[in-house]
Amino acid sequence: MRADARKNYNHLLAVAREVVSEHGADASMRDIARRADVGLATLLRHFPTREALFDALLRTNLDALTQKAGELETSQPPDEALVSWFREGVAFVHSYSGVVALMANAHADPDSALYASCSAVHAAGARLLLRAQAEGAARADMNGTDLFALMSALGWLVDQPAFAPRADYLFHVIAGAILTNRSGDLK
Amino acid sequence: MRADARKNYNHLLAVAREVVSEHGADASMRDIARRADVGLATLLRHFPTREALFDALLRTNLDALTQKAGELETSQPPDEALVSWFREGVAFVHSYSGVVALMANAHADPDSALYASCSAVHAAGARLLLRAQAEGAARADMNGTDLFALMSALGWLVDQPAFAPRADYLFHVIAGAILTNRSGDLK
DNA sequence: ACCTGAACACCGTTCAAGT
DNA sequence: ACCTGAACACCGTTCAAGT
Repeated sequence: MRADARKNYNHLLAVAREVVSEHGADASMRDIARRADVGLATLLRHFPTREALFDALLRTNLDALTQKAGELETSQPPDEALVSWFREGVAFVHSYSGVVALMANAHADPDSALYASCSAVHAAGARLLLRAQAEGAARADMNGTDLFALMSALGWLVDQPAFAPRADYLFHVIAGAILTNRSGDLK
Repeated sequence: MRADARKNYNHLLAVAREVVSEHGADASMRDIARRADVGLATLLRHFPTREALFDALLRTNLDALTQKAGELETSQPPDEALVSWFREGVAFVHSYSGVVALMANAHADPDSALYASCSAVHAAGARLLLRAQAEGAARADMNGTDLFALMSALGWLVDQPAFAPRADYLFHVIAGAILTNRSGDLK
């Protein structure tokens, strides 16, 4: 990549992060370009779709989430590891409002620029779930997609102003539904 | 209302129902007007906002859902009544794709045209929940908003192509989390 | 009373023209 | 190689003008 292009790329990403944190995942692409003092076409040149932009924007966070699963797997008992990771997943989704719809979409579309990152997160969660199931700590009939779905649903819930105040409680309820012992309030 | 206006109103509503069933809740207002052979301004005259249109569009269904709660209350035991109604709520939301976001929004905004209908549904559910709780059939720490939130979350889940195939199972899990006995598979 | 075309300020896509 | 203005086909809002 040419030096000027590289500079544009980084600058656009920084500005995008800023605009998205203000306006959520459906921020205007034009607005991002405008704030970056760059033509809209230039933004689209670097990130041909909204999903491509978010792939670049979220890759660090998603990778961290994936890696976190591995760490928890070796440092904590199965049930606690699963619930802790689940909580982090919800918190992440919550940190970029509206991003959960993008991820849920990507999960079903292998052509999406976000597909790879989402799949990695999905797989990391599935591993933790499997580990918990092996010890009888989590429902045996649940699969990795279900876990991802419930995490997404909670992420969606906390994005709704009407439900956000009950986010912690609803997390507790759903975490309890995943675990076999139903307590859900470890940690 | 003048006769021609009344005719327009009914026609617009019929066309809107059609377009929304094809394109979901974020269908283009212009498209609806176009298909109804009417100026966009005329559509906006009858329904000044998208929510006003959906209020008219959904009122029948929402009222039915509210009424259904009363019927179940007298015809079925508390736990079955609650789960059956919850299932109907999810099914309704599922029947108009994207409408769940509109309802969740309305739930937090008393000025929304959809607020009244949503509140009625909310209250009807809360009654069923309370009745189940009185018999110890449902979690005691849950409130009406939580029930509405979980119903919405499930409605959102089934709207996502990635998760729709697991809708029945996820319903089962969440219904089980609401009930105290955790079976969730009555009926 | 009710309807409507038109102007407006947006959006993302596409591409020919510039450096 | 990379950038960009401009044309395009959309969107919902608003309002003056028409019947």
